[in-house]
Formats: sequence, structure tokens, C-alpha cells
Amino acid sequence: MDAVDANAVARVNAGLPAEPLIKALVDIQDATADHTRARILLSLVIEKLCVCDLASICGVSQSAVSHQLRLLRDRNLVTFTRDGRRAVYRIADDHIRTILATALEHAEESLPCVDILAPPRV
Amino acid sequence: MDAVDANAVARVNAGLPAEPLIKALVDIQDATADHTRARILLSLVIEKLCVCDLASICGVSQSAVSHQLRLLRDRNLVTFTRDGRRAVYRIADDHIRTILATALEHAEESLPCVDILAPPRV
DNA sequence: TGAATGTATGAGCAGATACTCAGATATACA
DNA sequence: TGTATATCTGAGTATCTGCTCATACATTCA
Repeated sequence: MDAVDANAVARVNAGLPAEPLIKALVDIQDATADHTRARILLSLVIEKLCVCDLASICGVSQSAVSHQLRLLRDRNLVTFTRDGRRAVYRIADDHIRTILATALEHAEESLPCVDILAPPRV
Repeated sequence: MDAVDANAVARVNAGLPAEPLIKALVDIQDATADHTRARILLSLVIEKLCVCDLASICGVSQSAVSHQLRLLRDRNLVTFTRDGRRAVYRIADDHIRTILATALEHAEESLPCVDILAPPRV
């Protein structure tokens, strides 16, 4: 039950990215792998927003958004500046834009398009 | 505490992808947002592999790999064919290749390169 | 057919996680 | 200074998730 094809295993192990790189990849993917965080990031791609506007858009409490923004801040995916009593959040750089765009493009193709086309006239 | 800038909220809501699309995006991202699944997919990008080879490469039990493969199968990210008593898994299509490549590229840039360069001679 | 090999699957559990609630903090303004 | 507004944060909780274990299923070969 151990490896059946030792050569294949050796080739793949040699070809895989280094461990910290895989970890970084998982972290980046994980940032967009939650519904609230995905909505936050997709929204901030469109324009900069304060916390309560994000809460309204995401349909969750301000506290929930704030917790998720903290996570996104810690991973350097968003930045914020204070504007009076508000905190205005922005996408940190173009990395996530690209990743979101790529994922979105493939999500579109993987989706059944039943609802998009009008049913044929009888 | 409700929305502060109603116009911004309206603009963003109009600009966001439809709900099922966001869900599909989250699902795709989630597939690569786990360490074992990421290793499985990265390995299968290199070459087709059977379950026990994947277990060896990922450093987890055959059962754990099989459970994750089931998830990846359900999301149409991998396919398999039987070869005798083995099940040989492959990447289903180029979608995930692209997504992995994109994420990996940005993971590289987000990673501190401390360990890559040799320390200066004294 | 029976034994060995490779894979799949259900149950159960420990850890992770995403939310709410309550309260703290920060800023603006009367 | 006191009040209102906007945000942050810790604690608690329900749910999710990824693993192991045991076992069932499938295929090969003697």
C-alpha cells in the first residue's frame, strides 16, 4: 500500500514547489475561499469602502466584517486609512485582483448557464 | 451604523457578480485552500497518479487522500480511470492549472526571500 | 475460489472557523 | 466635557472540516 510507482513519486516530489511556497499558496487561496471574504474583496476591487458599507453589502453584522477585515489585513490583502471616524478599506495591491479575476473567469465557465439564456419560444 | 454611503453601496451591488457566480468562485478557491488538496492538485498537474502514490507524496493516509479526492471529483476538478486495481487520477481540465499557476505566481511574490539568498560572507 | 492488493466509505472525534454579543476604543461635534 | 457615530476586539458558541479507524468493495492472480 506504500507507493506503487516510486519513480513517479520521486519525479513529483522533485517537481513540487517548496513547502513554504505551498503554504503561501494555500493562504492566498484561503483568503478568497469564504463567502463573506470573497464579497468583501470583490467589492473593494470595485471601489474603496468603509466597514459599515461592507457590512451592508455582505449582509452580515459590522462585527463579522471587522473580524474578516482583520484577517485580510494580517495577510496584506487590504489596507485602510482613517477618514474621520470611518475606516476606508482598499485592495492592497494587484495580486488579489488577478487571482479573483482568474478564479471568476473559471467559475463562469464551470457554471451551468441554464438561467442565462431565455427558453426557446414555442 | 447602517450604510453610510448609500450611493457607493448601490454601485457596488450593481457591479458585483451574481450570487451563484460568487458561490462557484468560493468553491473553486476552497478546493485549493487546503494543504492536502493543494498538494494533490499540484502533483496531478505534474503527472497522473494513483491514490497510494498521492498518499505518499502528501504524507497522509490513503484514506485521507481518498476522502479529499472524492471532494475534488465532486467538484469536477479531477477525473480517474481504473488501471487494474489502481485508480489513476488526473486533472480534469485546464481551469485548475491556470488557477494554481496564478496563485503560485503571486505566492512567490508575497513570500519573503530570506532563505533563498546565501548569507553574506564575513 | 481464496488470498492479496488497492481503493472507497461511514462513523466518530479533535481542532478550526465564522458568527453574535457585549463592551472597549477612537473620532467628531455640540 | 458629554454624546453620538464608527470601528475594534475578546469571549462564547454552533458549525464545519479533515483526520483516523474500521470495514466494505473491487480487481488480480495463484
